[in-house]
Amino acid sequence: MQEDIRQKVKERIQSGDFDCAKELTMSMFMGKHKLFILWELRKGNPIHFNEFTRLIPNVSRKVLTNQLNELIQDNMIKKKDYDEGNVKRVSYELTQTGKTIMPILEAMYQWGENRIEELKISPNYQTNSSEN
Amino acid sequence: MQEDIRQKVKERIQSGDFDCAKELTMSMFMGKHKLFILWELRKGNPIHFNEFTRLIPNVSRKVLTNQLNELIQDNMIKKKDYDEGNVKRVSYELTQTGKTIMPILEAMYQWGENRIEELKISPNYQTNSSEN
DNA sequence: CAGAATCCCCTTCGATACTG
DNA sequence: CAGTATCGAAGGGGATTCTG
Repeated sequence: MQEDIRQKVKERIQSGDFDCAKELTMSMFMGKHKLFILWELRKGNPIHFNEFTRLIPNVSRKVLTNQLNELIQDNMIKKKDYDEGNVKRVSYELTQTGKTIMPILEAMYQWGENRIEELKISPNYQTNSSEN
Repeated sequence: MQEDIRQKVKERIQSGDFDCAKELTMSMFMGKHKLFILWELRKGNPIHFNEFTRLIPNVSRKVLTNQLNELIQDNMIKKKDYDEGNVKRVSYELTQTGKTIMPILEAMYQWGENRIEELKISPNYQTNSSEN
């Protein structure tokens, strides 16, 4: 589904329909672990593939690969291959474009923190819609 | 899947795990039509159920109902029932909490617009931006 | 170490029909 | 007008296995 929106936004833009700015933005970080990945990279430090598998609880490598590849396609992060002795290593870091989206993530972080405080005070956060 | 994240965030918060602020925020507008719905409501004017079915291309009433109900559960929008002559009508509008998320949507809109301009100039989703 | 390829599951969406 | 109910289809995610 996320992929669906992401693909549709791409298609719309490529066919000249530019009326989907918010959706484009959302499709940058929509995906199971993208917010987490981008957030971890925000300080500028590159992160290795396997570091992510440790940082993110219960990611399969397939899904991680998928999320990273989509972020690369969207030009949010980039990859650096290099050799470390005999071992091939890969690290990921934000692109310039990726950095420009950080204020939005920070705003989301802040909004979420505030909302959580509100919910602590008046936890009118219904798990069920059976109430009215 | 969106629902999955949304539910999981709820559960985490309710069990005292408050370390998911960004995810909470994202779960507010993640969903096929939620961004659209919130955006249409941003000016403060209430919108009727059937108006949404006209505004949003190809929504089924089931999906629309679902999206609206989730937004209500999350306290982003609220519902007003009233009678108009003999006809029951329902309209939706932002809550106070819903209004507080608008700056993020506006930032998303702006970021998306800028990104689209970039893509018009160099229309490849991959590459460039002057590799460090 | 960093993936790619499979297979299966589960949710979510879409279409249609029915209700108060 | 504003939903509900039900069924089917599609696609993303998880676990596992294989590769350079």
